[in-house]
Amino acid sequence: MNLEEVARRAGVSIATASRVLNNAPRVKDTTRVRVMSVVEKLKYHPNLHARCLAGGRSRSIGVIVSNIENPFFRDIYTAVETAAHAEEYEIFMANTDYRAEQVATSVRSMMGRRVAGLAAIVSEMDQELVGELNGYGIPVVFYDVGAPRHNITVIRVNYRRGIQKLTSYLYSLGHRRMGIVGHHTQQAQMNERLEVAMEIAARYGDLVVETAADVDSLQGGCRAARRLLAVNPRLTAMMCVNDSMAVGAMREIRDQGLRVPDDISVTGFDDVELAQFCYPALTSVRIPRDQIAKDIWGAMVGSERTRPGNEIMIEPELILRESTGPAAKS
Amino acid sequence: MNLEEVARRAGVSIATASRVLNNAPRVKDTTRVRVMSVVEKLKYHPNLHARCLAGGRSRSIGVIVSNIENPFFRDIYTAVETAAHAEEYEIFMANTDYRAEQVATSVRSMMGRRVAGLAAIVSEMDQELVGELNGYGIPVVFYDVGAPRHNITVIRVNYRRGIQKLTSYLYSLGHRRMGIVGHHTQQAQMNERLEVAMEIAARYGDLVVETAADVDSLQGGCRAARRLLAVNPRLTAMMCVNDSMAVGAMREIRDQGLRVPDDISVTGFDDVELAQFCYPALTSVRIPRDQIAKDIWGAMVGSERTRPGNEIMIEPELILRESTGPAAKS
DNA sequence: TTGAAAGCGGTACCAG
DNA sequence: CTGGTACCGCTTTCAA
Repeated sequence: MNLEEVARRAGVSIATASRVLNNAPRVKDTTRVRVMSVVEKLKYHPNLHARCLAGGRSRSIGVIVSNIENPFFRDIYTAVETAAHAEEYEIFMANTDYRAEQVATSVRSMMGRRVAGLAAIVSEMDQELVGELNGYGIPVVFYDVGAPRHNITVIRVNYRRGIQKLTSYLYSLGHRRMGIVGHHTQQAQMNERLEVAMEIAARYGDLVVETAADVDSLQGGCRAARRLLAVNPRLTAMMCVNDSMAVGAMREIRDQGLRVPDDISVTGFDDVELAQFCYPALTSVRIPRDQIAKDIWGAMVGSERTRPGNEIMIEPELILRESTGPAAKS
Repeated sequence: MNLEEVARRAGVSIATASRVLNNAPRVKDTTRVRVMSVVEKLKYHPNLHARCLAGGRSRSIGVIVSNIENPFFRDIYTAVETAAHAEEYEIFMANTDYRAEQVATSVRSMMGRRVAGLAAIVSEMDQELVGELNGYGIPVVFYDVGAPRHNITVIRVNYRRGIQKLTSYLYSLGHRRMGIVGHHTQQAQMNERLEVAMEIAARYGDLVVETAADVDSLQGGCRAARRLLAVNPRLTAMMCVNDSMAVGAMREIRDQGLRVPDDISVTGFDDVELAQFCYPALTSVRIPRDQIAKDIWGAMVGSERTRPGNEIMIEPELILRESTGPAAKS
């Protein structure tokens, strides 16, 4: 069913029917009513594809995330969604599951939909794709990858700094045998955060470090912790790449009859809502996701702070809670 | 940039260029190569709107959920997404935030996109909209609302049964003063689960029940529990509508210096991943989300079990963990 | 194998 | 105020 049929049944031209549907001015009220009644009777829904094609406009933006199950991405997504809806924008979401191949597919799909802006909040974005997005006429936001260009805004989080804070804090508490829990993406065996953590830990001469990576989930954190404890049962601290994995790690530690933080201190990263609600509450590093979302939306609509071409650096903040304490004597 | 330009630069007709893009047979290899090289050079992405319009097909389905932050909906969504991607379907997701008005908007948007199927996993679906979706030619799946029709499959969860099990279990443990934590939707002050729980509790003559509702989140569970304890500090059990709220409630209980389950038993609902990883691990009611997702996808592609017109009843299962125990003497 | 042309369902400009 | 109509970008016969 299409506009033509609506027009015919209402006894008007397609043009007039279209005007009514778009609330255009200069349409006689009686005509408007007549058309609308047909629309309702027929449960007519204008074909959005045709509309986009003809209108050329789009009023929609794309958001691509690595893992919508991870609260970090989820929070950013929902905040952007709220901002977009407030200004009558639609939002296309794509989930890549940490697969670079899926990123390419999603980007292509977004471009095909002619979105007015695109935010790629994914860690597995490859350089080639970044370059490809470079020349487009729409605002693009990258997260922690690529370099700002005239249409590209880059939001960068100072992980190094966050992990630095975490490490020196744990070190000052006397921890010298530390486990690091990362998660792997589909391609790499470990993600960037893990690598940064290893690098920083290496600077401390007397710090023994073990690492393990698993999938990004509570379950993954649990398994990684198990492996870590198998390799070195004398660890006194575990630094996890994010809060979910930390909560998973705490479960495993408890299941082995150890206590957090008495026997082992655990830290998360991101400071998602769960960090305050789990037990013990998690020491973490706050990444202001609402700020990131605000910046993403700002870049889409061209605000000052996020004017395309800018690079925005997000500074993390150490949040001390109950999951960390002095290293156990051994 | 469009197909015409690609065709021109490759020195072929639009038709041929289109054939190449669609991997149609009967195109000379050299031609194919020539066209593809132009495509790559120009970073050409076919306009999906035009493609849908012309092709008439769609190969996309819509999924509408109440709250993507709620792991219950999230798990169903991601499982459906995985199934859809496996068969090269795209998926449009819409999040309603429990607002009936947003449901209407989302449904309209999905119809406008001419999706090949629609799953509305929302509790706030109103009858009128259900009726509207009735006559469409596409498979539609509702969750816990409406009645099966020729194109409509209804997936129903036997909440009543789940809550029944929970209540009688707690009762058998000696609990006689129980708090019920629900969450409200934007319109109603409480959702269906809460009402069912109240109704069932009322059957037990000597069961004192208090209820509280807040937003659907960890924080909401925390606040609701606080209110409950203020109203009746002698509660020995709290039954929460879902696991997230239960985890929030446990935090509050702990913060008041009480222990779970020694002083107060807590139960969740849904049995999401977090239920096993929180501390203490949560007694809950398992709703097989993967089965629901499978049924949704089945309805989209017309499988046996979910043939449109069917009603599928999901039976919940009680999962006992550490958060419940005998009622404290008082 | 390839090209020409008729739509797909709207929008918007130009007359009337 | 309303109608006619030239596109929007692509798919898909039908011929060549």
